Amino acid sequence: MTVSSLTPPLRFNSPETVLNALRGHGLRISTARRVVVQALFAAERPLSAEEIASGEEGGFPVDLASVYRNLETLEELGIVRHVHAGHSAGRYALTGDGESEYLACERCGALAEVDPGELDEVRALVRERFGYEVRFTHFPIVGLCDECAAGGESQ
Amino acid sequence: MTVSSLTPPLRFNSPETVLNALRGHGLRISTARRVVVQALFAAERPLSAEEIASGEEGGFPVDLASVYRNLETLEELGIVRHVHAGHSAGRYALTGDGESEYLACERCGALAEVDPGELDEVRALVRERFGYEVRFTHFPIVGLCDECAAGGESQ
DNA sequence: TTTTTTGCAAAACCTTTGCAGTTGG
DNA sequence: CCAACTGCAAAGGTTTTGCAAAAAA
Repeated sequence: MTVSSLTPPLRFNSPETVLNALRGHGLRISTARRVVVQALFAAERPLSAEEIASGEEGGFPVDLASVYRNLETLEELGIVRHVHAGHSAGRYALTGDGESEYLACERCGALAEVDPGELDEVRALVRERFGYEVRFTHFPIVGLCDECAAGGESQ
Repeated sequence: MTVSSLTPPLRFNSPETVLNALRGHGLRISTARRVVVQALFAAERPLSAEEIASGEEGGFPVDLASVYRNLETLEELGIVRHVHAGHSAGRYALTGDGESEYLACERCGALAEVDPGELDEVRALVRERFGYEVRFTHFPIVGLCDECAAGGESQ
């Protein structure tokens, strides 16, 4: 039994580990880059580019275009991914250990992270019946959360 | 047994039936309106507003804003609805008998209409497990169709 | 110093809105 | 005739792109 078989595939567990990975790819560590990475670590939920750019999540304001460019770079490296929940803007999160799947509420915007495997039956059923291969990582299941389905406030 | 119990709830089976319904609501029958309705009947698939406006589906070119306004009106009357399939523009279709649910291919844009009830198990599973109430009418299940999953052409 | 990255501005998409002129009833 | 509807133009929201100035290495 080797040491490497005991150490899990080194994931990123801090902004520094991500920044080091970026350095390893010959990329430079700018302040905008730092703000994006720190915001993603600070928030425990997927953030919109606008939320990151505003600086409200840890950092300070950064140009929106730079945020999008950095998110794109991070996605190409597999460090970040994004989800489209209903009509709202895309939301970005660290990939972490495997890609989470989501359920989104079309009414209140809630985004529920699903435990791994919890949608396997759905996936299998859709595959068998329609031949479609589905992962609710990029386009989540959209519907009404329990509260909104129970007839939340207005409308 | 009354006559009304034998006649199914009169659905719209031709452009004229829709136009008559519009008249019944005090709305006027303009040429743009006619083009939109005819296009939806002519195409047996959901159309984007752009496709309708271009006139490529039966009619002749109509202003895009008018198309959106007409689609909105028709949706308010329950005659039309629209689906968001992945990154592409919304696609509009006649409601027909009940609202169809869809599966969309994130890669090739295919939109598969699902037979009624075929997603009931999925719906029940999602309800039990997460409390979410889901209908894949407005936001379909998005994934890869069999062809694209099998490793279609590029990418 | 050199290549990357930023900020700002403009543009690309899709959709909505304002408005004056046209048209259906 | 008059309210409804259209076309055009502009704007709104999200994301992308061009470019010259700034900054990382």
